[in-house]
Amino acid sequence: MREPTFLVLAALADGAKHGYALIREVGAISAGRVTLRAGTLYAALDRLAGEGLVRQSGEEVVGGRLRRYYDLTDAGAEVLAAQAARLRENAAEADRRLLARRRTGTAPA
Amino acid sequence: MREPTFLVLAALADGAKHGYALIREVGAISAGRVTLRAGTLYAALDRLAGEGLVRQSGEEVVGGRLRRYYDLTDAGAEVLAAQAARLRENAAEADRRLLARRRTGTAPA
DNA sequence: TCAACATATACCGATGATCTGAGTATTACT
DNA sequence: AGTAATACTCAGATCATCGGTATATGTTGA
Repeated sequence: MREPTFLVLAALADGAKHGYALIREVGAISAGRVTLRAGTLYAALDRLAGEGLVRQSGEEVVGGRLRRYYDLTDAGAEVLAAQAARLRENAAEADRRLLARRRTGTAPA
Repeated sequence: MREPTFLVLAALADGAKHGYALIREVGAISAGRVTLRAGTLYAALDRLAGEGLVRQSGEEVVGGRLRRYYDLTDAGAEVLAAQAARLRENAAEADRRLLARRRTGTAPA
């Protein structure tokens, strides 16, 4: 799973959101590092819905504009948790090795 | 940056390695989750060398077989550290949101 | 006052980067 | 003869990115 997709799941983890809100939320939670494009978002939502990780959870009209909400399924929450654990492990492993590098001048082994 | 590329940098962080060793190392550091393919590896090495993150650091013949070594540049180490930090933050954010979800039944806001 | 622009919202298609799968080749050990 | 160790290539698939289209309302300056 790539970063934009991961961030979409993460953005949905604390409650249902509509597309436009997701775009803003992903920007916010990544501290501006990721600007989610509409094409990326809707393709990801389709894919994730197909995998049963996300589902549409209703529509609403606000100020004449339609809002279509999406939320995480339980399977989606599990996948997100597993993926987060994996990122944490990868990061930890990289840090461990970078430390070894610094300790030994530049390159052990 | 995707996971295989990240793991290649991580595998190089503690010292120069040759291609075949990298494939085994990436399998090991990801606890078997990632099986690096030769195509992925050599494409990644080319790309990373082009970006100045990795460089060839010599060749050696061992038991009649050539070993071509690669290692991380200082720029590569910096990029790896930055990327690791990013993964850590993304994972932390996801965990925070998953917690919020559990606290509130299934979906706040 | 009204045209112009910004903001909110949904969505599509072409392109491109990167990974995967499936190979070729060589030497040494069993 | 088969397997492990080693280097490498190429075609195809996946997914993200870029750059659109479309519509409605709110805001602003000539």
